[in-house]
Amino acid sequence: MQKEVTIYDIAKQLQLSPATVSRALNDHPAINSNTKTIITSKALEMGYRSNMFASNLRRQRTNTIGVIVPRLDSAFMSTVLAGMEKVVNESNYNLIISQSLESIKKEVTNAKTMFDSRVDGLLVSLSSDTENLDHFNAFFRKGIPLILFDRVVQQKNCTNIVIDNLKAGYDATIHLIEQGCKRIMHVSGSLKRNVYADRLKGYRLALLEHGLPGGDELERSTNLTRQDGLDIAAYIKRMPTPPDGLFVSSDFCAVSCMGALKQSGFSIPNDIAVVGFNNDPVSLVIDPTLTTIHYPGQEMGEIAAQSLINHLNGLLRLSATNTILLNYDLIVRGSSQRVKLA
Amino acid sequence: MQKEVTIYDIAKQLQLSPATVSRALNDHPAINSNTKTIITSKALEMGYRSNMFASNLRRQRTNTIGVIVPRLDSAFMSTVLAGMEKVVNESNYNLIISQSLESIKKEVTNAKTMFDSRVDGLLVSLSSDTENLDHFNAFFRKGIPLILFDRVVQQKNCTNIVIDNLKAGYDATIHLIEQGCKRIMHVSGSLKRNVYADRLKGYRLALLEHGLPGGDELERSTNLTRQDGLDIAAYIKRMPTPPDGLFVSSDFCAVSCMGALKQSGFSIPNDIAVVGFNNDPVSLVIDPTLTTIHYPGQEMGEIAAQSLINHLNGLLRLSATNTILLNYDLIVRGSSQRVKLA
DNA sequence: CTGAAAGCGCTTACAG
DNA sequence: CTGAAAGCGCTTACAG
Repeated sequence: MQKEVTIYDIAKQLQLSPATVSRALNDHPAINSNTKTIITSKALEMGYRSNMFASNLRRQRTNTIGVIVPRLDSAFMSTVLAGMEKVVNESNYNLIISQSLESIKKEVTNAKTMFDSRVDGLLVSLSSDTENLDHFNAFFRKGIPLILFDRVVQQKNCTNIVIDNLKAGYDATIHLIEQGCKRIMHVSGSLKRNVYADRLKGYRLALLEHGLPGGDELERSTNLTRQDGLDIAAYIKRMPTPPDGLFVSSDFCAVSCMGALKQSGFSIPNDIAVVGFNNDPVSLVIDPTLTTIHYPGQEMGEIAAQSLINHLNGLLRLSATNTILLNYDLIVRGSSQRVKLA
Repeated sequence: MQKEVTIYDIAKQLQLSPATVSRALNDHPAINSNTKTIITSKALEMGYRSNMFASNLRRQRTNTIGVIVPRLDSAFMSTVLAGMEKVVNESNYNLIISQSLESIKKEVTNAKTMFDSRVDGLLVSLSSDTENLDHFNAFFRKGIPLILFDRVVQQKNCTNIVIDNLKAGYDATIHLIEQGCKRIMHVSGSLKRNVYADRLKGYRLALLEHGLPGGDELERSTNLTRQDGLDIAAYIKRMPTPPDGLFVSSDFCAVSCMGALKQSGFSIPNDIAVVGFNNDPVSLVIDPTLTTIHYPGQEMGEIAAQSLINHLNGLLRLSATNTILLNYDLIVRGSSQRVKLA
């Protein structure tokens, strides 16, 4: 365990003061550029690495950003985190990542851990259980910025980064209507979460505009698990008049439901046309491939992290009512395509 | 932005020295237990939280553990990380997580970032590209412990936590043989990685023991992507004598391959029986459901983190040749079950 | 453009 | 069982 090189060691070797070395290493404008060159090359030669802890202690900030997500095991979240890592590394920040596993209890614990780690800022996507942001009050009180992404809640002090889920739900439903569906069912997740509540609203709006039937019988709120997909298929089978269109707020659940529907003798897309959400790789594995809504995870991660860092560096004032909307695409595949192209 | 409470503030209020407060808060044995009670309750009352940076600076350790994984977007990795988080939180450590996205280049960058963050120890599962552990030399030189899990490489200084992949590959193949398969194909991943190389060896051993045909035509090394699954299906279709059994080292790839095989008219399991690996949720979504090898991610994560922390706390000497083997299970499902139960 | 000095908030060897 | 004092490695207001 060799001894660490400090700025004092560099200073001694170069007959300079530690203050000058510190400034040079931080690219302070007042330092002679020649001196800078000498110092940085000496630092490199001696294998110097800055002691973050001393620096953080002195500066009273940590250069660390906390991330809390519901789960890590989706392709979407993985690309979001890749985007965040990219930005954060370039900006000399660090990332602490934790998952709430869709439980408010774990989210509260995670928030506490993040607080005790004194993160400079927080990037959060809410668990399906979460009712409010009370567990982040300690952050608000200290003025630590919080950015919500994807699963958000409107609140002053919080920037939100989302897609227009209402419009996306509307578009998905309109697509089914265009394929000739007259009786469209929607399977959503926890309606506490904007992503599911808004998609449901979009679905309702589209039905309303086209005078199509809706209501309780055609709206199911679930946890979007595999089992929920099977249950929905069983439910559909029992219906006196089954739907001819199905919009599910998650690809994984949609795929499991499709499997069960096929086994029950439904033909897809002709008996029931199906649209999912998220463009998960699983959407390409099923036969027919699943129509879905795609939105850019990498970009969402980059924008969230960059906004937070800009705010921390004073380059951007996160205003109270700031919402950043990203684009999405409807990707039409076999599960919904009845109208053949010319 | 209210001022932070320090041990000096507590000391002043209680007419004690900061040294005593520090010791009490760290549960030092020399401190009167009555004094401890007074101090801890005062600390709580005043909203004290320890300043990690001052403490780390003084102690010369960070209480931070780094994790580098190939990808975050698998159910398996998500549970591994949940296990690590659990142990780490209980032990008052912090976790820094990063993904290499299967690229040695990114893995090198991640290692450097971890080194500069002065992690006390490292938990790593290697990217498919990685040739050796040279990029961890800085850690070895400083005596920073490194534990490899799942995707490992034999090297002194490194504890490995794995399942017996050779035996698992053997078991998977034997299962196919027991179902009557006479011509079994194996699709593996990068043979630089133990997990894939060992499963291949197990497959070969099983064939050898039963005098079944093997060789180049029946062994494919791929990246185990969806596209690879489709390519394998196309390859099988073109074979003069297609296999009647298929063992794929990844559920996701197996499922995509099954889909394409079914479309080409193969009946599963009767024409081709299929076994995957990892017990990914996707294995339950396909029809028929996929036979697979399950192994415990949560436990692997917990053991990896606990071993590292025990080592750091001097409770366990990680010996040079330490390998910890976990159990696994063969889960038989429809994709391979030809022999009906009585 | 460079330096001397104080201080960030802890921990711990030494002393009593 | 408790305290005084030094020091971990930086940064920065102040001075020149």
